[in-house]
Amino acid sequence: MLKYQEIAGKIEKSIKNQRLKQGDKLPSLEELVSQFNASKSTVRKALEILENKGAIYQLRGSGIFVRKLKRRGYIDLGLTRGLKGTIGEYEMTTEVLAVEVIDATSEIAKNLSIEIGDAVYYIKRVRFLHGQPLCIEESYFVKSIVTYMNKEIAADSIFNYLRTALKLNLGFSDSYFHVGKINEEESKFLKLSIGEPKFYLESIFYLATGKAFDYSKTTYHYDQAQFFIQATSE
Amino acid sequence: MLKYQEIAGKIEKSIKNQRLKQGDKLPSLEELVSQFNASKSTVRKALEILENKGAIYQLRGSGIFVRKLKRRGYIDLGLTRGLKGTIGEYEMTTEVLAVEVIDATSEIAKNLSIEIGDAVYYIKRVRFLHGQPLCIEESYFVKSIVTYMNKEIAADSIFNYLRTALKLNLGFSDSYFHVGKINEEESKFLKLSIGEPKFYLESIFYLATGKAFDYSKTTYHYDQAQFFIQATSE
DNA sequence: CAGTGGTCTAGACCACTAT
DNA sequence: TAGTGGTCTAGACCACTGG
Repeated sequence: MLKYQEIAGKIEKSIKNQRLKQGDKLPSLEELVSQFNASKSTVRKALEILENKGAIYQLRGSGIFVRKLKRRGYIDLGLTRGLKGTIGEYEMTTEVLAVEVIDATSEIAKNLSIEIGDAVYYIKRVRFLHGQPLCIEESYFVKSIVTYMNKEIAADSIFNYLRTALKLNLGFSDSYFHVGKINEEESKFLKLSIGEPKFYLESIFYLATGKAFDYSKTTYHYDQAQFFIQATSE
Repeated sequence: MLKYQEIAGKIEKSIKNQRLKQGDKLPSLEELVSQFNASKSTVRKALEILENKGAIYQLRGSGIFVRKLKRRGYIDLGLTRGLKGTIGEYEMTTEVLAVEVIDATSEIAKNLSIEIGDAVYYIKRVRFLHGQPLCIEESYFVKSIVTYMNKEIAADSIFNYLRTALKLNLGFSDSYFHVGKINEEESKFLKLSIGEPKFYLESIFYLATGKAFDYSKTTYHYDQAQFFIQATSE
């Protein structure tokens, strides 16, 4: 574990433990430096991470303050993670409709920067929140990177499997989304009428090496899903 | 201008000028250090900014590479800016429907962390892209912070005015969004039928000091607007 | 003006990638 | 094993906030 990660984690935990609220003040940089026995730069690196995560903000001449989200129950789109990683595991269930190896179509190949015909895992799932259909998702994983996959894994957290079992280093992601109308197939799975609203999200996930490995298309139930992003200047 | 900002800007410009593509390699850290006459840490700070912006990615032992978005015409939600700042000015026009000072309701007060009855500027606008209605927006600005406002300013870029004329330092923002159905009032402005899909976004913008100054509610035309986010791990 | 965060440097040493 | 990015330190000096 890196020192600055450890420090960031400890600060975050202390915010939780002390139940600090929006605007509450943390110890000064200098104090943190001596408290964690680290150099100023290292502590600042930790604070920068927390700042980018939206957990704190720093104000020159004044101090370091807690930044808290005001609302709950929103899906964080500012993360490079699977759904389970962002929503919390407890109330979510998954129905796996398909796990197959297929040849990449031109659409898949383009988004994953591979060749048409290259092998990809095709996974189709419906996900439920508190038993209500939340979304239907089709994912394509580059088989040369994600070498093995099965229904059990797909029913659980795929991203967790990639990180721990396959030891892949996730890097970054591009997410594109817009609003549309439910088509016939989606209407069945989400229990909606054709033409009702949908939230349509396409994401491309990359390894730390810059290689794309997952292209996912997800249609959300318009009434079940809400999202948030915490942005920071610059 | 800070040194690391200048360096970040120059690197970004050189990516554009040389028309570098996804995966193209930049000079090594060491080269950049000598090229810009800066210390390693300063150059790394610049590179970190570009990494968080989604412009590059760095790979230990290998090099620094260009990360490019694959698609165009999407609105970036990962920014703390007004619409004009993210979408480019050229094709956007604005119709101002209202600029008034009102008393904060409980909803407004809660989101802006002010008292009920405090004075806020209420601004209502419809925005057009290529002459087509893109969205209808209602904004509430804390009057004690945004001390002056008028129709001309509202017709242009409010955020630009805040930065340059009022010299406010923008800090961060929280954005919440979901999908819904158009109501009667929205249907008129967006030229849609009641019940058609809408993308509904609420944003709260904060100064660098942590004080909320703008609460905005925006309803987007489902067919005109698409969005993206570039996320980074860690 | 005291206190606090922000910038920048120079350098030691570590960890990963590619060949 | 050479090359390249990542971590961490110690310290000088700058810039802003608030009493």
